[in-house]
Amino acid sequence: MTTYYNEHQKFLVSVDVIIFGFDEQKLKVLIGRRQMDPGRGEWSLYGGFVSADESLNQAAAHTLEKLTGLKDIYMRQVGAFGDVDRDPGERVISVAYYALINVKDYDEKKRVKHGLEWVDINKIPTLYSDHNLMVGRALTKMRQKIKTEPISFRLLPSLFTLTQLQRLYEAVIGEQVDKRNFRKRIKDMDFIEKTNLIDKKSSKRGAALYRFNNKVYNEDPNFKL
Amino acid sequence: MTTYYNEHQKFLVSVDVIIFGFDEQKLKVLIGRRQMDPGRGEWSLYGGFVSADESLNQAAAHTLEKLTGLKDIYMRQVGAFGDVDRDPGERVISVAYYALINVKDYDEKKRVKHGLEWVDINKIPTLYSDHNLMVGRALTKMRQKIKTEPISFRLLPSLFTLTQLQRLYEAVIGEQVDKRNFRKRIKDMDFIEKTNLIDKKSSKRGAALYRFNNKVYNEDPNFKL
DNA sequence: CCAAAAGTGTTCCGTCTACACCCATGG
DNA sequence: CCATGGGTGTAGACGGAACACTTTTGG
Repeated sequence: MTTYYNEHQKFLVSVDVIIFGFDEQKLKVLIGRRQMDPGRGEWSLYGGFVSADESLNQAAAHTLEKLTGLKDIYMRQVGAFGDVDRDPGERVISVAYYALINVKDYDEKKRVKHGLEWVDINKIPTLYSDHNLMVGRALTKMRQKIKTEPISFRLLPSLFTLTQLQRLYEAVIGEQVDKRNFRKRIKDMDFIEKTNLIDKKSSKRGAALYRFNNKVYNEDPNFKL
Repeated sequence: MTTYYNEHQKFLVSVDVIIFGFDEQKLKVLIGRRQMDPGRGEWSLYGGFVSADESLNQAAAHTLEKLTGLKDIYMRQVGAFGDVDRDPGERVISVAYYALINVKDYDEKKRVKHGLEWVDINKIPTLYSDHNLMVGRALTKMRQKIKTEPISFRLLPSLFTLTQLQRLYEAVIGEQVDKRNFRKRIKDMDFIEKTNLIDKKSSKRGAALYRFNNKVYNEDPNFKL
């Protein structure tokens, strides 16, 4: 292969993933103690270096898979972070991605093995490098998306109650919403289907379980919360 | 300096800038014929490699300044583009930025010297590498921003008529809006100030010139179009 | 029988939209 | 005197927000 751009500087490039999960009425992020120098022991996002044979998206997907064992995780780029001194070790340009997973799909053994914790989005400690900034940007992006695209379902089990959906939405946007108005909006979306199944765990009376029907959604992709 | 991350691959990193301008009722982008191999002669965005002593933002700002001679250009990151084969020459990871300038501030000599042309956003030819994708993403981002933040003024002279402002807005969102409704919304924003000056170029009667007052805006930053 | 969550409609108010005519002036 | 763009108000439709009570059942 010919090299055209010889004279220019090359950089380490990493991806850092902000993994969101929803649990016990709270929106959480997976973070862990950094296991290498520099910054060993500090709270940090999970990340990895990009290798020559993978695109940035692939690198992020691989990182997510390595961490969770899950494939086809919903994932979006947050942006590139490139301050000269952002990494105390050496110059590294990092591309952040956020991902949404259902906490129950995530094997606890894997979580512990990687030394990760689910931390409430409102109680995030100081993180390594510029990771707090990354989390903030990711949240902003996700908040926008969740109002116009059906990504909530990525954070919930495939069967869920309307109360669960509402609690999730409230946790993401950070404010409470009116139950009747919320359910009215849901009723207008045909791709959120009521099943015959009843969830008896959450209440004595039991709550109807709903399902997101992606096929119906694709016929008329209109989502608005 | 200690090196911590020895074993990993390094990459060329570039920035590519999507420079928007508004002229003759049209939203335009600055593109030029690529002046190096590979892809010499193809239409392309302007870009440059990132060097060791500058952040990504600085690299983008430098690229913009080199090109236009202007400082303090409004500029936002679009995102990182990192497909393995995106550049036909060698692997390059590129971070795209969009920028807004007032066409009249831009020295024509500089434009010609760099071989650049203002091209209507609706008539963009096939560009080098993934640059069409970058432009599309930049437009989407800019369209969102222009509805909630006072960035329109970056594309206009410091004194402008309401018709100019409306034409700009229409060009960006790609549809026509009602004159009276538009002006009603503008009236509600105190930071868009009417001056005593009259523009006589655009019509026989003359049109009042307005100005964006940033100080007033900062006291109550509410913008909604 | 009672605590706890599920489920359900209506009214009001503010916002958005549609719409048409007169004004001032240069040529 | 007329062509051209500048400037202005109102009424009706629509969508979002506020709001309270009944149902079911496990313990």
